[in-house]
Amino acid sequence: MKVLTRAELKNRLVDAGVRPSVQRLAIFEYVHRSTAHPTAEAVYEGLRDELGSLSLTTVYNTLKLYAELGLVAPIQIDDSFQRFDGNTNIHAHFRCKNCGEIFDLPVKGDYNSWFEGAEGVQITDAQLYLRGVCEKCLQ
Amino acid sequence: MKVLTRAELKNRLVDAGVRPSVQRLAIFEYVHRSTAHPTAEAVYEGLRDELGSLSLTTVYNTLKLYAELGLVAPIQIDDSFQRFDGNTNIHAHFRCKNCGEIFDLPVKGDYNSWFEGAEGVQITDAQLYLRGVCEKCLQ
DNA sequence: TTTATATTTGCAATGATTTCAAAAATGAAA
DNA sequence: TTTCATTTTTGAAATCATTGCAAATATAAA
Repeated sequence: MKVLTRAELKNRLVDAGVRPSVQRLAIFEYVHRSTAHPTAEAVYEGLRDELGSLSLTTVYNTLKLYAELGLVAPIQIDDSFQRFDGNTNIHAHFRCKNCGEIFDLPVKGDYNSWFEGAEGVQITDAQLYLRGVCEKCLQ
Repeated sequence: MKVLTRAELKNRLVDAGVRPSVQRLAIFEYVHRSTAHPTAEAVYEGLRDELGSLSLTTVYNTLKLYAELGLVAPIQIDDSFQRFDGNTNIHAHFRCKNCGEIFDLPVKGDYNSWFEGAEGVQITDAQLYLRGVCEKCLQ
């Protein structure tokens, strides 16, 4: 997973037609740097000191904007709140029931072949959420 | 997909240690008969006339109970509310962006092999949500 | 029937997210 | 730079799916 510089992240925003304000760039960067699949609240908490002033509404609005533009992936793996992922490539999320950690799992092949009756459909995006016990906890 | 009789559904509840009250059996049956992956609200609307008296709270409580016991599968494919599926076998949900319909897609193989780094983990359940364009709408 | 327990009910509370209108920041034009 | 228009941010209030709770009802056991 290539780590993008701040300048590259900024370019992504500009290319998507988003004016890169201080808040927007910080939020975009935070989601990209974090491996914890943060919630809007977590992004807010993580940035409020650094930015001096930040509104939770701005975080919500901005993440929603990014999700609509495909710049971040909203993921639903907790039932009561949404998380966000800077990695928009197709991958699965695996949560260990024992330790609670969330792992990213890259997918191997073409997933049209995984399902019966999916040969003729055009799959554009997917949310794959798996639960179980991780390797470490199995021992 | 085998269609279960009311008696068979009742037995499933009893086997799971759930006393099959009128409301509980009706809710269980409704979720099983429906192909629309109904919300709690939809179950409530669909049953209130038939049952004479029914509380939305009862529907929520009962569906939550069933989800914990693995009798129904809660699915999150809309961001603001939960849907429920009587089919607890592993399968994917595919939503067509064009017509909005939700299709069930049975999975073919063992999905430990779909992901990198998933060989050593124990996957117990999964939620697979795909978006795209269905065969009909592609033409 | 009486008594204890389980279930249902309606209303209030919760909490994540959105709406909204005002304030602040930014960019363009002169 | 100054003015003006547009975009962005902000905080407080509103929304709405879901849950908590305590009273009412139904069911099972004795």
